[in-house]
Amino acid sequence: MYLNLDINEFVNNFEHGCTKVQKKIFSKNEIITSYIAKRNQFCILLSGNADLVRYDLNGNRTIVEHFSKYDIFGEMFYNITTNNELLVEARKKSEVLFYSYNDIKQKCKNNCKFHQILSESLPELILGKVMDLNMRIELLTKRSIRDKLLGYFSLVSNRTLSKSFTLPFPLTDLADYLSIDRSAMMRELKLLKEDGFIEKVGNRIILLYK
Amino acid sequence: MYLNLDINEFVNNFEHGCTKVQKKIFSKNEIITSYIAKRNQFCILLSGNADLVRYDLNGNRTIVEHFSKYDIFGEMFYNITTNNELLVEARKKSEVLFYSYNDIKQKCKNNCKFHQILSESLPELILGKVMDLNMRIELLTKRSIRDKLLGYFSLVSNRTLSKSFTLPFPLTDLADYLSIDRSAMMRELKLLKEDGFIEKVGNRIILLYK
DNA sequence: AATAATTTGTTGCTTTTGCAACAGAAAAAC
DNA sequence: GTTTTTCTGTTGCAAAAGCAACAAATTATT
Repeated sequence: MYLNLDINEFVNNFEHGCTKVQKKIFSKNEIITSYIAKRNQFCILLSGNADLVRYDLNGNRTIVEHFSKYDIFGEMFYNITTNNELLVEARKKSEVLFYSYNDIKQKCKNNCKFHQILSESLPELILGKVMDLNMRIELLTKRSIRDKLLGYFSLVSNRTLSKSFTLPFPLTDLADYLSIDRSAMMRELKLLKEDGFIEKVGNRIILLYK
Repeated sequence: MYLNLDINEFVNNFEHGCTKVQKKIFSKNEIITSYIAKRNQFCILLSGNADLVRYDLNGNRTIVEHFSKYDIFGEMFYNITTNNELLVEARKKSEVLFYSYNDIKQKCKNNCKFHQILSESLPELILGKVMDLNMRIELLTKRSIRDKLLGYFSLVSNRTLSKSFTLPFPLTDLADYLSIDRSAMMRELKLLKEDGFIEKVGNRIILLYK
């Protein structure tokens, strides 16, 4: 959650706002957007969940990012190389605001409140994104499945301020997020249980180490 | 290279600039900085090369980022969890400017040109960082050593606008950058040659595919 | 409430990757 | 210009991860 502006006021007043901002609602599994060069779309997820996914030639799916309330995403964060398609898919019913980065950068001519507020908080928003991406890189550079899992768990544990939590997405998706094979991950989860690192009931994890 | 301001003027006038900016010179293998929470350091590499590295408990070294001229780095981009130490090490003689992010964000009281210019271009600087990090994530999520190598090569190829290039760092470092074992990487490089994907003479690579 | 679809959990087998150790080449230091 | 250090290149073996296939459990759909 990056937005430290008053998001409620922001959204409540949306109806009277700038016509250059669009709000759309997506149902589960709908494609919210596909990244296309030069369009420079910038989006805010107002509710629901969504994933930025990439499919490679071997049929592997990678969840590049997982978004929840008030996360930001869009082409403006990518140097798009046509090599591989990037899609944002809704995991459940989701509301999304669509901007053009150009309107934020060079002050939208309508001079509306929305673009103004956003323009002011943009550096902080992007900085939050950088921090998230750096955490993601830390996870991905771990050398073993075990270390990736433990790294991810401690991340969720820090975020929820608890040693016991439900995973924010299915295990199938977790494997695609950590960029590992699902069955190998399941095997490692079993070993983590046997070795006394975690308890696990379905998608609920309890960390047993300090 | 993120800075699209006039870096020469910027640096030439440095001597008469704000006392809150420090310029330091490091020789090969010196530690430029170690990331420490709350200090919020922000750095610009003016010349030379440097790596952001992390050492894990198994003795693995990971090159988290590789910096060259005008790249930016510093604690301000990290949510520092004391888990693992992050060091920036000079690969060759390097000049570095040190700022405090707070001086940039809340306008340095000296009201100096340096902080002003930087403050204005900060969103774009950070956005460039985000793009770099996203490319890095794309590399790290590749499932095999072969795909990581090919992905990295095409990245360098795009940057140098040529199918033939010298790697910007030793192969030992490339392995630590891709987060893979060096000998396994060497084996895969041999296979890539045998399979006709690349030619390789020492650290010079020629891509043979379109 | 019944059926369909998705997700979890498991396993045998194969392939890939990592580890360790060392020789030769190249680069840096003296 | 010689010595020392770092880097490249190679290999056999061990360990880890991927693949394929399927049953059981759970969750959606109608």
